[in-house]
Amino acid sequence: MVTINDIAKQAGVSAATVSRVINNSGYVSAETRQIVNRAIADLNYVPNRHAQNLRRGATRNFGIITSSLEQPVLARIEPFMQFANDANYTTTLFNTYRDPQREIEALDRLKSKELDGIFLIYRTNEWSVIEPYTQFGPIVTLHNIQRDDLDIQSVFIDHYEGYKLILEDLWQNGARSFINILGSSRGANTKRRIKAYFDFCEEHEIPPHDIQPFLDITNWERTLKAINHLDEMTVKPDAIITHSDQVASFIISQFRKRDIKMPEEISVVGFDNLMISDLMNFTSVDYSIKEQGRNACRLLLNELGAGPYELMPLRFTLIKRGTTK
Amino acid sequence: MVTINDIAKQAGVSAATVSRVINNSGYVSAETRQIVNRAIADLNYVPNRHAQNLRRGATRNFGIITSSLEQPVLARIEPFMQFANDANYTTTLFNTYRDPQREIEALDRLKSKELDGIFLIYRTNEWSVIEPYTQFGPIVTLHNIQRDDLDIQSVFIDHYEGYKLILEDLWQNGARSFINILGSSRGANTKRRIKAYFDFCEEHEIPPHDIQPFLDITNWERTLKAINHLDEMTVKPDAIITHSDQVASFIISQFRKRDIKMPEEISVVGFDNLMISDLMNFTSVDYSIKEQGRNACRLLLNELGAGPYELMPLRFTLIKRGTTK
DNA sequence: TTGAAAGCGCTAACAG
DNA sequence: CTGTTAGCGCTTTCAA
Repeated sequence: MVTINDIAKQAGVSAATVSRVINNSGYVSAETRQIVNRAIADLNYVPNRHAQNLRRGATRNFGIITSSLEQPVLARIEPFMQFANDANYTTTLFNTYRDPQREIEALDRLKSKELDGIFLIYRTNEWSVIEPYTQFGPIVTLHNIQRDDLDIQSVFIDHYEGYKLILEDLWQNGARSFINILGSSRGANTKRRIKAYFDFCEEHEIPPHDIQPFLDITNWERTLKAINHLDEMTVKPDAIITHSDQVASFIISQFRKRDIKMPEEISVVGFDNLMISDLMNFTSVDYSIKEQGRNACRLLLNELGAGPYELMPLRFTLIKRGTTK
Repeated sequence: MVTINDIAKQAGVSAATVSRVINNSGYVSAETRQIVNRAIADLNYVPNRHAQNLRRGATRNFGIITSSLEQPVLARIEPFMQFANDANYTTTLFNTYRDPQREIEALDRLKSKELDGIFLIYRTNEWSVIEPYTQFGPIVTLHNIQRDDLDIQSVFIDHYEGYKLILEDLWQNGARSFINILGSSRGANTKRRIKAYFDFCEEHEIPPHDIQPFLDITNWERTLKAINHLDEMTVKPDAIITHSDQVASFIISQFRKRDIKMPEEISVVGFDNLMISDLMNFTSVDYSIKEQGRNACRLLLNELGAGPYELMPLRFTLIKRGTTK
């Protein structure tokens, strides 16, 4: 392996000088610089990153922790990575598969200096477990951080407004009965969506439907169950509002196979405005999901003093397509 | 920061002993081990990974190099990561955005010992640039490596057979004229698909169509152009065969918006059998794309002497859905 | 079974 | 402008 000393010897200078050339730091005469650079090129030298990291105590490497790599997750990872890359940071991905131990191991890398910061997309451990890690580096999350004693920043966006947007538009176009397909009952987003729905019902003086059978619809199996519930209903709703494009795409795909006409027989709305909503031509809500990924990176960078990067505001926009009137 | 010396002091032993405990190497009395472990727990110690890496000269970290993060790429990354994870390797993602310099920087990390191996999904540089890096660690690619002087392994799968599968099935079901939507004209897959098509035409004594207008259909813009070409054709083909589910999904989405009936008016076939083909209900070819990702990881692991892991064979299967007869 | 000591490759005072 | 030197935190002989 070619080391800095080999270069020093070859160039007839000290290792310190070579280091200065590599890092563009301190004074080096143009002449010496040239000689050193030639030696580096001749010997095809690349500095050992571990030695650098050990010395510097930093890595220029971010970790992304998630419990799955599904579309909505990837929709944030991609822009995050690009932004990080532009700021000269690499990105290491940790998929915990909901295993708390794996999450701990990833968090430990913040402590062991292997990561300079973490974008915690979906957590598995309790906040009390995660929180202590903030002393070793910044952590940014997608979750709603209610407790302000936590030193964790968030790019959480309150879905209340976006959900209202959908409901009002459906109402305007004649829908009077609704079914909400909801995500994790523990999640803040779900709570806010339920609130939006209940508020909406109160305003328009309609009775809300039973939430229970349509709660925790987080995978395909459960989506199927929710569809079964729908089938068993004697009076069909005018519209189905889902919590994600993933769930919406699945429902719509089922409906199309059964030749259920949308929006004539029923309206269906997604959430996230991912590519799939365009391809499958269904209505969805956009909230700059990519900008959210970038904001996460901006926050991390700011915490590390690399900024200041200004956060971009996330706005809700209803993107109307073929599954609503 | 808590170091190994802090633990040593706390436990009343030497750093060497602590190291032995951490790494389960050499002889340590049960008693000493216990004392050390308690100290580690008390002080909440995690070894500095850079120091370890510097000493060991290895990282247990793989790099994935790609030029984009689109679906077919992710379909391989996910299983690769999972397999790597199970073998106790992490994964750092490098998206080059087709910038050769970025690719070099990622490759350099093999040299700088930051990566133990690389899964090169899409390359941007010439092989002559990439090849020298193999001396620093194993590289596995998706590309077809024709030159056997290259020390690069590949999980390339020849699409010839899969393409034939499609053509024959379409023929069986009455299709007599075809349009092939092809990918990068430089890629081996494209060449093999063209060959399959030409061979097929010869066998069935039909004239092949002009390939040119349907070559290099690698993004949405070009897909649109290809569709325009189709529109201008006076005699429509019976079937369209695409090189990917991405392109197929786009074409099908356009056709559906225009109310073109599939398969009655025209058949459309994708390739890769990604989720989208199921959701949008179109015929596609499966070749265990996930297993391909895993195989890439197996090859890497084998090269590093961590195996032997047996490679899983990839088989073509035509998955018939609603866009073909 | 344990400790002392050297050194992985690099950077940053400090001195000149 | 350049070199000397110390040491980042860890592992691994070697010796005891």
